[in-house]
Formats: sequence, structure tokens, C-alpha cells
Amino acid sequence: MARPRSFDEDEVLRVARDQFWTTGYAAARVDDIAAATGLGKGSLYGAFGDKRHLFLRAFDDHCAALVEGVRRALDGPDAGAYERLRAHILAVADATASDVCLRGCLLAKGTAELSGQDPAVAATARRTFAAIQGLLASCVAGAQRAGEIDRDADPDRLAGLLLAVLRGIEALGKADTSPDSLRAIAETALAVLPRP
Amino acid sequence: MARPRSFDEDEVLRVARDQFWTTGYAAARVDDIAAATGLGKGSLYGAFGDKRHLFLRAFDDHCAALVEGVRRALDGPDAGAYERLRAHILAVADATASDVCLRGCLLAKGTAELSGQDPAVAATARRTFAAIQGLLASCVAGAQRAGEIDRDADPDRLAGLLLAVLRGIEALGKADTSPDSLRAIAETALAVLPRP
DNA sequence: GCTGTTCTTGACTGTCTAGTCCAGAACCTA
DNA sequence: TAGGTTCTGGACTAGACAGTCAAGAACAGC
Repeated sequence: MARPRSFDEDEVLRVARDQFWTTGYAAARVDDIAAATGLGKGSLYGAFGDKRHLFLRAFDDHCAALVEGVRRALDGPDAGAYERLRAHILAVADATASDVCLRGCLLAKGTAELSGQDPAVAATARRTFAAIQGLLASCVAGAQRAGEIDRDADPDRLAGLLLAVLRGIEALGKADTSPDSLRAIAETALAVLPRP
Repeated sequence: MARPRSFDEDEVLRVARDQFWTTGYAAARVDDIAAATGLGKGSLYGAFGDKRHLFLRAFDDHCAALVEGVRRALDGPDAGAYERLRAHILAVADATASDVCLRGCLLAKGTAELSGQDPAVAATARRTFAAIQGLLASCVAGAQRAGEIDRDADPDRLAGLLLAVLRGIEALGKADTSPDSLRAIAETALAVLPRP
């Protein structure tokens, strides 16, 4: 029928996400995104609307990928649930610590910058947090069934606590907190989980 | 000698801080800050240099006030230490939940937006976090001496965990997490502290 | 190959904004 | 009150940036 797109939408969104990620939303320039993707601005505007919508698409994709990553890390049989939980929490601490450019997580950065002014951003963030908490709760419940965490504890509440700890590690990482401190937080969080 | 300043520097910094707070650094306009303070831009630039330095001053002042607030909340005799800790953590959760405009804490917002690009911001954030952790550790140690927290636990590690939980609550609050959830996180964090 | 449609490119526009500058005001000291 | 100094206000500048647009390119169907 007509001339087809010469670019891969997902790839463009990934590049755009990286730009927003490093500079923040307000400081990101559409010209830079166009240059980084190799597209003209017309194509960008034609495909995504305006800067805000481009961000929202990139932000949503990023959050979905994040949840998917957590799912891969935590899903599985009850038997290894506690170990998966432990590995995931330590991995987040280590990844945060080794993020040299301190850009942290786009979810945190975007939410901090925009959720107060853009309900769509707040809604995506809320959904993402809820999804992660759900995955944590399932994993905690698995560990309870496997006898690694006290069965009397409320898995949802423990998951909420762990979510807060993870987001806290993220936040502290942006201040260039030492890798040791971040790891200590993760280990302490695991240590205080009620054992059977 | 010469004409004296017609404005109070601290008051101007407070107003500027509020502007940065609501919109973020990049989106804040110097013209708006000038209008909000009632000053001409010449006075603003004469007194503070440029936008970045104005922000750094406001940010530093805010962080110092924050630490001072935590100190007031947590300092005191061993006897009431645990209760002060408990009250403070619940108060942070409630304050975060009732922040209707979701602007959160300027410390978190400024750090998220700028620490990757401005070492001065990262340094202030790191100092502030360390100070708060120190205050938490002292309070935990007091509660240990008062027999409310297990004496075998490392107060610094518990303080690190609590700091992460507090920052996590802050981060989740920006996504408009329900007041109940935030309070549940705070209560769970308190519940998992090791008792004697 | 022709036609109609959609995509691409990048120059262009209008607006916004950080920072400058200067003329005059306010104040202090003597 | 005179003189020197700093402060004030706001007009001005230069550059940056989001978003538009028109001319042509690439393709599918015929």
C-alpha cells in the first residue's frame, strides 16, 4: 500500500529510554533522541506523537521489562524459593552499587521527576510496584511452604517490606553509597526475616 | 558603606526550594523563582550566582533541616528510644501518605534527577543519608541498652536497614501508594526488629 | 511502469529561558 | 549633604528547543 517504516519501534524506544534515563525527562532533547536513533524528527513525531508520549511509551516498556526480569528471578518451585529471593535481593544491591554513572533505575527516576505532575506516570509506577510486590509475596509464600520462612508471617506484609527495602537500596545507590553498605542492607533485610 | 540587601537570604532560599521541589530542577524557571520571591533577576543572580548554585544552596539548606528534624525526633535518653524510633518511622509513613501533590522529599527528588550529573548533589545526599543513619544507629543503640532491641544485633546494620526502609517508603509514596500500605511497611519493619 | 499512499528528512518557526547589563535607587560614612 | 558603594528592577540578548511542514523517497498493488 505505502512506504513501510524503516525503523524498529522497539529499538527506537530503547534508545529514547536511554536518553531519558541519563538526563531525566525535562533535560532530554528531542533532537538528541533523533540523532541517537538516526531518525529525522518528523519520523519520531509521526510515530510517537510528542515528547511526553514518547517518554510514556519508553517508560511503560521499561517497567514491563523490569517486572518480567523480577518474574524470571523469583518464579519457580517452592523448594528454591528462599534462595531465589536471597539471590535477587543481593543482586539488586550489587547491581545498584556497580552502576557507575549513578543513573539508577528509570522507574525511580521517572517517578521522582514526573509522578507529581503526570498521572499516567504515577499510574504506571503504581502498577509496576504492585506487580513486583505480588511476585515477592508469591516467592515469600513459597519459602514459607518450603519451611524457610515462618509460616505465621503475612507474606504480603513481608513482600511490602522487601519492596520498600529494594526501592530504598535503589535510592541510596543514587547517592553513591558504598557497595558494602548496600550489600549490608540487603543481608540485614534477609537476616531479619522471621525463620520458622 | 553601601546599600544593604532588601531581602532575607534564607527566605528567598525557602521560596526557591519550593519551586525546585514542585517542578524539579530542570523544569524550574528562574523567572518564576524571581516572581515568587518578588525579586528582580539581577538581585537573584547577584546574590546566588546562577541557577545551579541557587539550587545547591537550597538543597543543602533543605538537607540540613531534614537531618535536624530527625535529630529532634530521635535524640533523647535510652528509656524512650524505641518509642521514639517507632514514632518517627510511622510519622514518615503517614507524612509520605498525606503528601497529596506527590512531590515527595526534595532530597529524593533532587538526588534522583541530578546526582548522576552533579557530584556536589551526590555528595550532599551521601552526607545527609550518612547523618540520618548515624542518628538511627544511636537511637537503636539506646533501645538496645534499654532492653527493647536484642543487644546482639549490630546497631549500624539495623540503622542501615531502617534508612533503606524509610527511603523506600518515600519512593513508593511518590507512586501514590495507599496510606495503609505505607503504614503496613513501617509497622512490618518495626515488627521484624530483633527483640531481646 | 504507473499511481496512490505513507514515510523520511531537515530546514524553519515561534516560543521560551538562562544569564547580562545598566540606569537609577538606597544606604553608609564622613 | 556629598560621595562612594552596593543593590534593584526589568529590558534585552543569544541560544536552545519542541513541534511543523513541504518536497521528495520508497514501497504495494495494479
